[in-house]
Amino acid sequence: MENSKVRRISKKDGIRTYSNDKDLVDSKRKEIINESTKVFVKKGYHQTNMRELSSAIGMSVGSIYHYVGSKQDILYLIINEAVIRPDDWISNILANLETSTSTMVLKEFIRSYYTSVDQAQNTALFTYQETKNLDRKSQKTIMDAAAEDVEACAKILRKGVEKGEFKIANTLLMAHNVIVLGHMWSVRRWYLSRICSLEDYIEEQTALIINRISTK
Amino acid sequence: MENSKVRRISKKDGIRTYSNDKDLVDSKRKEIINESTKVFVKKGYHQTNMRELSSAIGMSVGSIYHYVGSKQDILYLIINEAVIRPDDWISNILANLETSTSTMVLKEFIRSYYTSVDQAQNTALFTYQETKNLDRKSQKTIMDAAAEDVEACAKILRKGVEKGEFKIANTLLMAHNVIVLGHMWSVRRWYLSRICSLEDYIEEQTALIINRISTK
Amino acid sequence: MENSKVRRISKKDGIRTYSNDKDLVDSKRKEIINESTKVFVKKGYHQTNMRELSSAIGMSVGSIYHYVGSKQDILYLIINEAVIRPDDWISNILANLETSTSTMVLKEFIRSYYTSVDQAQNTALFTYQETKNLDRKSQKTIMDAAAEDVEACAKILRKGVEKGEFKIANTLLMAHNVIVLGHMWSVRRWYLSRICSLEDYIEEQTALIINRISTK
Amino acid sequence: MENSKVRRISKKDGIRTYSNDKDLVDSKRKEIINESTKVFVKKGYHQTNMRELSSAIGMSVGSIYHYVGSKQDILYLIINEAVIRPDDWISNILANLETSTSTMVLKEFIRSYYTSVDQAQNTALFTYQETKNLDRKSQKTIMDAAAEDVEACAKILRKGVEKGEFKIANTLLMAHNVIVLGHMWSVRRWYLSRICSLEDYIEEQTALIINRISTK
DNA sequence: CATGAATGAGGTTTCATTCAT
DNA sequence: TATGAATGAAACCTCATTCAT
Repeated sequence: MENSKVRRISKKDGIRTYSNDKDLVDSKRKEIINESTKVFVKKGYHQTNMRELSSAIGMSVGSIYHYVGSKQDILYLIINEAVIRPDDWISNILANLETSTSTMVLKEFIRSYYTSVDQAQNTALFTYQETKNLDRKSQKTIMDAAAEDVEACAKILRKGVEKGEFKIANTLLMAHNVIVLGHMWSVRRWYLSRICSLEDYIEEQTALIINRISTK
Repeated sequence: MENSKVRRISKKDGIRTYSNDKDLVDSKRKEIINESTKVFVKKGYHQTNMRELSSAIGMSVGSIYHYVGSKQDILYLIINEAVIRPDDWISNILANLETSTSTMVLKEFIRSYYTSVDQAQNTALFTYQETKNLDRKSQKTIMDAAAEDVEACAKILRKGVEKGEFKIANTLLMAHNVIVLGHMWSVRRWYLSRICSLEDYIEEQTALIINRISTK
Repeated sequence: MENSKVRRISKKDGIRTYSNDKDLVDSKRKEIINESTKVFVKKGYHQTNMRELSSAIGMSVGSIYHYVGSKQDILYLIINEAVIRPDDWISNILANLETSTSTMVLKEFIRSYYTSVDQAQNTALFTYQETKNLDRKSQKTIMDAAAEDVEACAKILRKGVEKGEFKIANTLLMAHNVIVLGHMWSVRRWYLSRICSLEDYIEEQTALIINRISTK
Repeated sequence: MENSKVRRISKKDGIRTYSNDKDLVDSKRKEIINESTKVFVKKGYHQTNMRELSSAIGMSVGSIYHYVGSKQDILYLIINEAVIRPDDWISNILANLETSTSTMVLKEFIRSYYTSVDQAQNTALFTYQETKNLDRKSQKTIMDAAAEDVEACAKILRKGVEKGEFKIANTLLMAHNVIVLGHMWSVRRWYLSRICSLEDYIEEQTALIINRISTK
């Protein structure tokens, strides 16, 4: 049932395209993802049809399908972008582990993570909501990527424990806490933004965590 | 819309029914909701069509529509049940506020809430995922009900502050923390159940919160 | 595909019934037809479902099907009743043809026919609208019955021509005129009742016809 | 209802379309209406489903819905076309009122009207049968349009009365007669075409009316 | 005989995707 | 490369009819 036409498989992410021009595909996809994110986040994936998407993007339906294999592919690209950190993000933070205290690194991690959640404009909530609309394989990819955040945080915590700065009964659980409380800023933004600023939020949650694990 | 036909509005929840026999409607709806919850949670709301639902419930499509006005109504009933606490739940817990320490009451609240999340078999996650598929009015109803949990917790926290047992910079934020960390057990069950038991989870999260707010 | 169950064919009109008690069937059918007529005329045949019909009649859906073979049968019974004149109606009028002037008989015919249209509460319009929902055979039956009215009128006209009272280019056409102008009272009642009374209407239309055909 | 999607309202008739190309919409609609009229008139509105319609039109079901908002819209377009006269039709006829005798104008009106009924191939009957399947608002629109024909005729009659050419007890009633006898050609075509030609029909009915109202 | 809950085929409508232009 | 009209499968929902009680 595979399409025997001109379609090619772009190696990078396994998403089908008509075009072979890598740069063109990338730039067009950026347009598609940017606008689709807004519409999908606002209306929901299933509530948005290709026609709406097309007019929001300012690109014909046919054109969209030149740069993307399916509607689901767009969803995948959006969620993937929301979940993937820059390649150097974690290593940069972990790099400090040797020179700085774990407490400082953790604080930096939280600030950095929560700020990125804030800037990603509700895609954290969106990811919770729409990942299920992906096929199994993509779901796995996304969940693995998301798990990396927990693992990164866990690394920091473990180092702190090693160095005696932290005392933690269940390190992984605590890492999940850090991450989930970050997502909470996106998921409950409607309520939380009435209660406190992002700055307050970061400070409070940092204190919550540090207070629990610090040996000082 | 034009023709109103013979459908009636059952006062309790505003969901249309063909039958007028309250008890029958209630019992059939229970069947519908029970089985639908399983299927929806597993496959997702949009990924499940009425035929699948019908065979999962063991009831013909037509029969389902005798007890429920639309597919969306089923979703509403499921989410509503997941979000609504028993009428006396909060008042029972708050009742202890006069006779017991706030710390004890909070511990009891957390245990009770997290346990119910655990027993609700992933409907907490489901609620995050599918509430957007309800109409505006129903979304509001659900969000209001969900907000009550936060408010209940906040009451406990405030009392503790009053009594000098707690010191909290932002009471509402802390209440959100308590609730969200409860949902986390449902949302991340796949990971967390590998890390710790519900019992451990409750203890750890209780300690996280208490440790931060206790004046002792 | 014929039903091999207990169902019988009631000889009178070929409509299936569960019951064999002729009198019971007749009296129940009268109830059914009376109430159904009101609902169908008001809402239309397709816009009315069996549930509505059942509650309007005050008889359970199951019971209705004991006395009538299908929803379409009800429609047939209604239209048939609207179209069929009493067995003696025509013969009574025609009987006068020997003793009275054709003009008098025609006047009597018009008065009688138009009055019955008026009393039949819009079933003339209803017949125009819903006969198409009957099966071919029933449609034929109804149209034949309706044609009898024209034929009856034509008889009167022909007699008048014979006797030299009338001079008519096309007798059948004139008979159609008489009948259709009768139906017009039902079809356009909404407008006409604002313009004149039934009495006025009968007089005007009688004058229209007589004036054209009278040799005097 | 909830989500408005991308559908637009074409100003002309308030019927929803997916396409914005006015000319395309118009030409496609013409196809749709032409073929649908034939099928609907033959089988009836409710007896025809969209699949049958689609194959009769020679257009996929999906395509039909690009140019029309619903099945009912098609019905509306058909009936509307059957009921609406060209903008200049009435004024052209009435224009002669000053220069010509009312008798001549009335004759011209009848000929013109009856001929158009004849050419409209049974849509007059169809209108009687299916208008009830429209929503209330559309029904009103249609009935108002239909009333204009009566009014146009009444204008002619009134002028004739003014000028002393006609003597009429109830002008509006007589106008209704003219119109309804026109429809009769469509409604009873099956019988009438066996009795006389359209030409004969027009002459006979014209004589019927004129004979009654002329003062000569 | 009376009931009304149950059935499932069939209705209308939507929408992701294709492909001729 | 860009377009958007065309497609038709599949969705939700209704309703005439049956049959166990």
